[in-house]
Amino acid sequence: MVLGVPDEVVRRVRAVIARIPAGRVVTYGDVAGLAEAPSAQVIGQVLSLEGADLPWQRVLHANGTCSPHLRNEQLALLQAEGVSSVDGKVDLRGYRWDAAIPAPVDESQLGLF
DNA sequence: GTTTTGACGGAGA
DNA sequence: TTCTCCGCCAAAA
Repeated sequence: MVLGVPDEVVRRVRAVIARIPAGRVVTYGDVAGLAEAPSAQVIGQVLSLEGADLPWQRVLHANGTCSPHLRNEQLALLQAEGVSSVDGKVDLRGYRWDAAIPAPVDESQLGLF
């Protein structure tokens, strides 16, 4: 294994990320929780080493921002998917994806809270 | 075996 | 609300 986490966990992480629908985003912490990873940092390592073939652009920080070196690509790809980003920050309130929701949710429901 | 670094998160100022 | 500092897990030097 390339990482310190079991292959199964890495596989699960990849599966979770691959499952993120276009136009939605998740945080590293969310992926870590869904994939049962030890921490959110390992997600970054997984993406760095074996995330080339994954929609890594849909994974961002808990505060809605992204890392400096990826900022350009991230924003460009997300914008192409319909995710509005303001000043390098994505509105998690409206674009955060829940694994329990298989189908897209009406945007009108997102603003209820 | 210890220190540094990284695609992070959360609390505090 | 934004910026900073500390804690976290694992890899590389």
